[in-house]
Amino acid sequence: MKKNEDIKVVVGMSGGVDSSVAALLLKNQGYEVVGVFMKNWDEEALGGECTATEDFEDVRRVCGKVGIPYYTVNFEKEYWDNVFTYFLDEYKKGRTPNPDVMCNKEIKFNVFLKYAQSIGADYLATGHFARIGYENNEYQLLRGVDPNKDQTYFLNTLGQEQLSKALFPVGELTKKEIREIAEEYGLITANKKDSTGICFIGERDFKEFLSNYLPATPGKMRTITGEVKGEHDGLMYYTLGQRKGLGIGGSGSGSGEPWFAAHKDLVHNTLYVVQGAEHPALFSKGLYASDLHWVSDKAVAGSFSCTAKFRYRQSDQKVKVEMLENGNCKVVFDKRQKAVTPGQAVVFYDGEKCLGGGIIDEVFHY
RNA sequence: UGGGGUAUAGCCAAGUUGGUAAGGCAGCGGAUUUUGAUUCCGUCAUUCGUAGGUUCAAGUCCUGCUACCCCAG
Repeated sequence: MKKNEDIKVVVGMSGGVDSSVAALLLKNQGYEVVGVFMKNWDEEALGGECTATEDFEDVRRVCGKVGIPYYTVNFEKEYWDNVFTYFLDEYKKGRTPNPDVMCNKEIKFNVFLKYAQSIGADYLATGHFARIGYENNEYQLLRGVDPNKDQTYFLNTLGQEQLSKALFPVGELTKKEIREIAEEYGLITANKKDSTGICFIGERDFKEFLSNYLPATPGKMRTITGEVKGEHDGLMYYTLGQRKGLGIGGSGSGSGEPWFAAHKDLVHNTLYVVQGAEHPALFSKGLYASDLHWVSDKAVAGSFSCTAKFRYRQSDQKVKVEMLENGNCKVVFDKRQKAVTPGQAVVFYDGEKCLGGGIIDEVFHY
C-alpha cells in the first residue's frame, strides 16, 4: 500500500473556493498535490470580460499558500470539438443542451484525466460536490453531503474507470464549511462569489452569445389554439418553461397571468406559448431518453423504479424506468412534471447513489 | 357632424361623496444557480387625450377641441 506522500494527485483548479479547498485538504492529508488550471475557452476572441486571467491569478495565489506547484493546460480545441459543437448542434435542433454535463464527460474526466495520468498522477481531484463510494467491487457516485450543492447531476456520465481515479474532497463538506476552511487557512478565494454560467465560458448575455455562432430566424409566437401573440427572435433563444424574454403581456383577452414557452415547432418556426404557471401544456407525464450511461458500467434491462432529476437543483421525483430494445429508455413520472426539456439530462438515483443518466429526447403529455 | 360611450405607464386596468395616481403582464435591476430555465426580491406615471374653467385642493366637477367605439342616419 502506497503512503499518501507517494501518491500524486492532480487537482483541477478553477480559481474558486471549492477547488482551492480541495487542493488544501489533499495537501494536508500528505498527498503530493499538483494544481492544474484548465483554459478551455478563448475569451479574448469575443471580447468577453477576461475572468480566466483573474481566475488563474487566484489559482497561483492559492497554490502558493497551500505550497503546491501549479500548471496550466489548454484544451480549447477539445472543448470546441467535443463540447461546444455539440452545444451548437443541439440548439440548431431546437433543443436545450447541457454543456456542463458534456464538459465533465469529454473534458474533465476524459482528456484532462488522461493528461493527469500522463504526468504521473494516481488521481484526479476536483472541487465537485459529490462523493465516491466503494461497495461490492464497485465504485459508486454518491451525492455531496450539502443537499443544496450536490453536483452529481453534472457527473452522471462518469463510470468505473473515472471514479477509480477521481477524488472529490469537498463532497463531504457543506459550502459553509468549505468557506470556513478557506477562511481559516487564509485562501484568497474564501469569499469569492460562486461562479455561474457555462463552465469555462462563464456568465453571458445568452442571446447575444448564441447569436455569435448561430443565425437566428425570427418567427411567430402563438397560443396553443393558434392565435398569434407576437414575434420571437429565433427558436433557439427559448427553452421550454421559459417566462422571461417573451415580451408579451397585457392584452384584454388574457387572464393577466404571465406567459411561458410550451412547445417549439421547428418546421413552422413557431413558438407556442401558454398563459399561467400551472397551464397543463407545461406539464408532462414522461420522457424518452437516449445516450444512457450507468455508473456501474453494467447493462441495465427491464424496468425498475427509482428517483430522477430532469434538471440541476430540482428535487428528486419518483419515476419508473423502462429499458427499450434500442438501448434507450422510457421514463414515466409518478407526478406530472413541469417543463421537462429535450436536450437536458435525466439523471437517476437510488437514495444517495447516482445510478447514471441519459439525454432527454422527447416528452409525452398524456 | 343626431344621440350615447370611452380616453390613466409598452399592454391590460383600479381610482370611492373632489384631497394628492392600486394591481397584473411586459421591461429593467438584483438575489439564487457551474447549462438553458424556473423562483424570489426590488424598480417602473410630479402625472391621468388636449386646452381652459370652478376650487384651498381635480384623474375625479364644468366647457371647448381631438381620437376611437357604438346606436341611429
